[in-house]
Amino acid sequence: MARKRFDDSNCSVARALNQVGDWWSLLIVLHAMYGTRRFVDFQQELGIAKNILCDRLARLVENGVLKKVDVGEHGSRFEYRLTEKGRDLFPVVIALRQWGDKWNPAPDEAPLDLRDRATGQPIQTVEVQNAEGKPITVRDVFVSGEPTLGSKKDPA
Amino acid sequence: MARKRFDDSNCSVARALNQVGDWWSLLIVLHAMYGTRRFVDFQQELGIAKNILCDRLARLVENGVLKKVDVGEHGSRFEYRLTEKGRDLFPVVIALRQWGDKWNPAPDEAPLDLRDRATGQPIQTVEVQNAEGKPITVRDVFVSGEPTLGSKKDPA
DNA sequence: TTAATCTGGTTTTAAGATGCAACCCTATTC
DNA sequence: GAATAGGGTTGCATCTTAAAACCAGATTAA
Repeated sequence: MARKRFDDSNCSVARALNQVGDWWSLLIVLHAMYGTRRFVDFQQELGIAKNILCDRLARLVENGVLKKVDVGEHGSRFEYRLTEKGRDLFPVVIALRQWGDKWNPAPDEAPLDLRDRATGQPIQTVEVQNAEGKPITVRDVFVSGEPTLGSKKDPA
Repeated sequence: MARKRFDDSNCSVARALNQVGDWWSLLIVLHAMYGTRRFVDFQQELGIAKNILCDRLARLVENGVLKKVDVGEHGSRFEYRLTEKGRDLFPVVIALRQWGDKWNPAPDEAPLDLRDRATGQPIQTVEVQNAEGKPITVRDVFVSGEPTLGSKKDPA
């Protein structure tokens, strides 16, 4: 049988994964954030098959994560650019990168040193904060109106 | 051919996606954060096929995201609990949830109201911050030693 | 104590997804 | 006018997935 879809799931995480939760989509978004815009560049940087890239780009455009811009001075040259919705995936990508850097570091390579252009300083680790700006974990969170997260007995 | 794997990619995002980047793994982690621990509970909550769940749980255990704990008073009852590595995916999951809530809201359902246990207040939106704690976007970030992110010409 | 049930898991089967290579069409370059 | 680059589509072999059947060890029910 086919892969399941979650368009209509009542879980927003499932719906999000439906749009960017496959192997390639998030990597395409990542490279788009790096400035990649052209079909061939995505193809070469990612080492992805052309038909798959075609399909993923089309799906990302369809979902409003990318927009296809005709930059053909004469009609057949395109760029794929992030929309605001796509750019809004920034915290997701950064959080994932930091998690990867922390838990699966490259054996002989330093992690990317991302810095803020205004200050020249490295960016902070992405964290979940409470209303006062204090970092919190899974165990500190509950769903309003439901039992505490992760605490059927005792978290994890 | 099979799906590509990125174990050895020099990109930590790719390596991260290799571990939790398929359709089910992050949902399993999410439900684990909700407190789910047992095979049958995962299966019922997610509506996932048993063989796939088996495979995903095994892979998550193998990758150190979950640990399999034998709680069988007599030997054949297990729980799958988040490790610290797994719990550390919290910002990723929350960022993804917030993105989904913002851009793909459920038509007739309010998004989950997650709150901090200490203050009772809703948690903040996950964002990327610079060293001073100010929120920044893709366009504000550059890779130390490389051209500015997203600015081969002008971002997105 | 024997039967029914729960749990966690493997096997089988088919429908889908993926990767690769080959081919196409429209510019542009030489 | 031929070669090349960009952006796709098509076919095919291979791998993954979903669903359901099947299994074996514990536990509970009768």
